[in-house]
Amino acid sequence: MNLKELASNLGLSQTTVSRALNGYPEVNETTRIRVAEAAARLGYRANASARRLATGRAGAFGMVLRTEAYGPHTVEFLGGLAERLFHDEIDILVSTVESAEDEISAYRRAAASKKVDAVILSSPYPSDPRIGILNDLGLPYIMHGRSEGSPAHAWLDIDNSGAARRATEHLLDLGHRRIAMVNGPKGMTFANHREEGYRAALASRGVTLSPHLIANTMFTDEMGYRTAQLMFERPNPPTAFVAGSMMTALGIFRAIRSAGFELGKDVSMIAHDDVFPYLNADTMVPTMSTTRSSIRAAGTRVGELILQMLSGKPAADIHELWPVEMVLRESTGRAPAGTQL
Amino acid sequence: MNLKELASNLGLSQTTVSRALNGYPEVNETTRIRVAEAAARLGYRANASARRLATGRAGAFGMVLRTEAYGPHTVEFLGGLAERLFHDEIDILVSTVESAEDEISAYRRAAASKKVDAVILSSPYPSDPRIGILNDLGLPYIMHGRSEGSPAHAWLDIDNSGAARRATEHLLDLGHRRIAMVNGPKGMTFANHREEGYRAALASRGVTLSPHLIANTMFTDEMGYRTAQLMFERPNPPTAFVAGSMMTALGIFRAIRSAGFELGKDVSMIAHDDVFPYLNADTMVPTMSTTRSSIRAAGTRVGELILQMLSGKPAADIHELWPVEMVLRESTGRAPAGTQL
DNA sequence: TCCGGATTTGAAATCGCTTTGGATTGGCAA
DNA sequence: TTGCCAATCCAAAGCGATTTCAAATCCGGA
Repeated sequence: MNLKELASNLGLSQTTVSRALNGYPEVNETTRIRVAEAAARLGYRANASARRLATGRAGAFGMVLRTEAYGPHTVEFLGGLAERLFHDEIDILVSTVESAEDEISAYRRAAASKKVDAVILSSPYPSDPRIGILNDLGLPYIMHGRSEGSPAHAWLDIDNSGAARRATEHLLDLGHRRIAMVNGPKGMTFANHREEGYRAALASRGVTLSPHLIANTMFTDEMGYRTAQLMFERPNPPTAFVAGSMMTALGIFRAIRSAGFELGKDVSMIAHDDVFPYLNADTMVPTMSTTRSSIRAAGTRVGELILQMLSGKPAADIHELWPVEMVLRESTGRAPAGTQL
Repeated sequence: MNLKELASNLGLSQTTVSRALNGYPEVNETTRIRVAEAAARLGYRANASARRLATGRAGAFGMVLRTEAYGPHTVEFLGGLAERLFHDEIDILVSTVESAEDEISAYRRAAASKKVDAVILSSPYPSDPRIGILNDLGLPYIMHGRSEGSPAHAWLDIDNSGAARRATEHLLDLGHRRIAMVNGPKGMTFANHREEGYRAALASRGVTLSPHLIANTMFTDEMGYRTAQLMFERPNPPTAFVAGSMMTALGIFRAIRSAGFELGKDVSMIAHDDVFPYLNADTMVPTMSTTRSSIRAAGTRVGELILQMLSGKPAADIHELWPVEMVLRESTGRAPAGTQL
């Protein structure tokens, strides 16, 4: 069933049917209803390719996943994004690449073949080459996270610096002085921000920073374990951890136990929680204190923002910084006596 | 830069340029090279919508994610799939829906608007309504998992029954008699298969099955915890667990510790591992015995199989059942004395 | 009754590609 | 020289929508 058939079926021209279906004003209300009814009855839907060709809009957004950088948070984000875009009948097109170069050539391809109207970037670096290239290509984009060293761009980010700062300050308030920061990969914007927040908190209390208490790792259970284990083996081990992710936290938790400590008593921890339905900080034992921000909600909002951008809002005006809430639970307790320097 | 411009730039017809670029034989090798070179130099890429309209092929596969059913394994699968499809320049189109009805209407839309050439189904039920509908729609599909009660369909599945059976038998060999099975949601094909395998193993050893040692839950850390905790509170608690997923296993592990037991000594566990890069059974403490099968590899293979199907291989011939390897580590040990009935 | 503007409808061009159905050329055997 | 077959290339017809430009119809006011 295509437009032509539908039109002849109704005894109308393709023009009128198309207009009726797309809500143009210059069509009689009764014919509009007649058309809509026939379309529904016959199961007509416009051919997506034809429409795209005619309108010049792809009706799809792209997202390129770098194999080494995606994880459980990716699908949460995607889920939120898709949820928002579903009603507008906009598709999400995902591809995966191995390297940064492949990612860029994926954008080039997408732009040249007009497969997508916009792309969503994630895992930004302070000076991110993708921005310049996408600007050159004229392919609209929005960044989940932000890239401070780069020219103006649309972004949505959470307040990583503030989150790390609050978490660290809280641990300081509890008397901890040797607080480890198990951060994400070195060089990524969000990791920098978290380190800034961490440093700022220590500095504000006059606590000197021990470089060996800062680690940069992938957000995996395993790396969390190894990192914490190494720290426990050194002199002056930490009495508290600020963990970059729940995965990391699980690993650190294991290391804490392996070292014979009890979480929430001997050693404290606050982890950042992206809010996964299958990993609940509230039901762990002990329950986990977190800084939390729903990555799914971020996906939904990013969808909204891109739509705004495509309907004219300047990218330079699209900056959204989400506050991060801190939820204190059992994994944080007073520093054990004698460890406070 | 479109085909017309490129052609006039080269002093050739669109026909010839198109053929040269698409590898048709009736074009002189020297002109083919000339065309390819010019296309590369000018950055020409065929407009995807136009090509799709002309060829009738969408160049994309669809995957609908049900919000309640996706999780960390989803993105792994997607990653593997995308990797295979990248080279063939086939896009993956993901959408999320809330309910089974929405999922079906998503297929209807996709079929009517010809957005995708095929779809990938996941989380099948023994008698899955999607199959009949997709057959009616004439939209090719392949199932990750399978649907035994349904008509012939293309699928790739892992040997869940065999995996559960081997895991259970191994625990029996170690002397365990009260073995709990913490399975996936009731009614799903894979969960049925696992229960079959579990029952078969018990039956083959003449061990009577205790219904309260079988649980059906979502694959979350939390549910694993709660389920195991409940089991420990009842009389005759299990001395071993067969866990449906690594997430579940983490929760069960916590419950084991909370109950004052030691994993691998007082209580054993074998978990099913979909192989996540960020959750490594080999580096847990204690290391986790698993039945494992890479879900990423399954994604890659499913991509391959769909391509075969679209190039003519009958769906009814596409059945692939992957064996599951069992990896024994420290979480499984002999049943403690006195528990063996 | 007739006119002018608003309201509805339609014919045809357009989007950028693929592909059908010829044309044109060159080489070689008759 | 002629004829025929390959090897190349091209003009034009789709693909199925949207959209421009124009025509038809309806209506109230003069």
